[in-house]
Amino acid sequence: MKDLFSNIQIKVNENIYLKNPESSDLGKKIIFGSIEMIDDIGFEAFTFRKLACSISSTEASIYRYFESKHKLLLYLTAWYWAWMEYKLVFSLINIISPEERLKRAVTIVTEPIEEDSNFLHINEVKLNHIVISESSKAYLTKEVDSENKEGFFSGYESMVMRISKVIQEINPDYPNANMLVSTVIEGAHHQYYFTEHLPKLTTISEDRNCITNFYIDLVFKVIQK
Amino acid sequence: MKDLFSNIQIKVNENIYLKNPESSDLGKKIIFGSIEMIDDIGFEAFTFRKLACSISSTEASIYRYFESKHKLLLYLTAWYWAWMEYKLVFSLINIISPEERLKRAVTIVTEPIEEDSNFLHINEVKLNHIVISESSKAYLTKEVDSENKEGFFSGYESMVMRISKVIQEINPDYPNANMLVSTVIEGAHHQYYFTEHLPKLTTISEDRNCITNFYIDLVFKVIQK
DNA sequence: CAAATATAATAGTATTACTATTACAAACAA
DNA sequence: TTGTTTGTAATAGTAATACTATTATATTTG
Repeated sequence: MKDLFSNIQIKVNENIYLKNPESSDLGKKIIFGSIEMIDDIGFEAFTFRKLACSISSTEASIYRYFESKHKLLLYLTAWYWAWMEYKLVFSLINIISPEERLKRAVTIVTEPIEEDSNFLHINEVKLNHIVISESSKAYLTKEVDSENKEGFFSGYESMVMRISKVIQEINPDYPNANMLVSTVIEGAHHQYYFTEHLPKLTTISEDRNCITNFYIDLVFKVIQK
Repeated sequence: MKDLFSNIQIKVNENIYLKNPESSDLGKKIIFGSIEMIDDIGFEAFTFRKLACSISSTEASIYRYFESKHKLLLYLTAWYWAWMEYKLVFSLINIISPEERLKRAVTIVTEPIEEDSNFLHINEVKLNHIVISESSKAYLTKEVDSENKEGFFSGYESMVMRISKVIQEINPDYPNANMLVSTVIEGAHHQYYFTEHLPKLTTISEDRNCITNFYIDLVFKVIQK
């Protein structure tokens, strides 16, 4: 995924932001700086005041782009899932074997992330860290139903549905594809977090791909007829 | 699980609280009231001031029991996992067949919760709701490592390890038991949440036990030799 | 019954998320 | 040029929240 496109843009639901951060230098600095800072000090300690200070701007200027830090988190996760979907689509192009397609799909959502040089103002490795540690706070709220209605989580949903379809290419009778896919995605995120912070809750291995291998094995065993 | 014991107490790590809430009437009212309120308005909107008001006490009095609302959340989840472990132990007693033991273990951590009349000041159904919607906020913080050192998450850990051992009774060579168990526990919680709020991320069914059945099927398929 | 202690209430402070208003600057038209 | 519009950013707040210092009141104990 190196220098494939110089003019591609990841599209995010327009109702998440007040002004598109991709549309100005300040906007890109807000995204870049917030990823650095949230990854560094965590979402609770992160404030617009601190962010403004770190990018040499002001609190009010940031509020021109996002109406709250919650919306900024929604933006980051929405961007992440849109980016993942674009990676998935390209990884499956021209691959005919359904088994190979499923293997690639599971790999995309469970393997360690590498940087994508097409988006210079976004550090995908740190963003992946944030998605693992903070993104569940974006939907574990009392506003989830109304925000879901506005389509703020549709990137995640469409990712799940795409992979479910690949499962159905192999076994059209398997009834719980969606449940299986979201179990795998959330599960992989948890395993990475547990490996670093709560090792007794996972299996520790030297193998860099051990989490991906675990979920590939799991998925193929579970959907077999 | 009805009136089995009138004199049993669930033990929680003493460093989580300043004063044991089980030791006084006010303490029990704090637990009862906080479960009602967090389930009702969510952890973000929940404050000690509102809680004090609802149980006719004061903010400062609650701070005698818990040094922060975060610690109160840790207490609730620690209590929940200690209670789950006691349910697991009783469910497995005298059961010899390893397959039946595993089936029961997975059922305990994935089935819908019913009230336990042994603990009158705790509504286990609402507490389960809180664990599903809020408990990940207890460990997705920058303090996770130091709090883990103090053993605040040991109830969850020991639950995972107990079930892993049951898996090893069936297949001692299966290498990823811990990873599988935490995938199942977290997965089931997510599926219940998705069913209610983000239905496109799961499989909707009329069957009340569909989530439990999915994970029992999954576990047995995955650990087969 | 007095001293010691446990418990609870009052009245704060510091910080945070968020906003109302004003200031500035570039772009364009008359 | 001048005046108007529009995009952008800065100042200076407010309301609410998490948390605390201090005082008051019960309860227990010697």
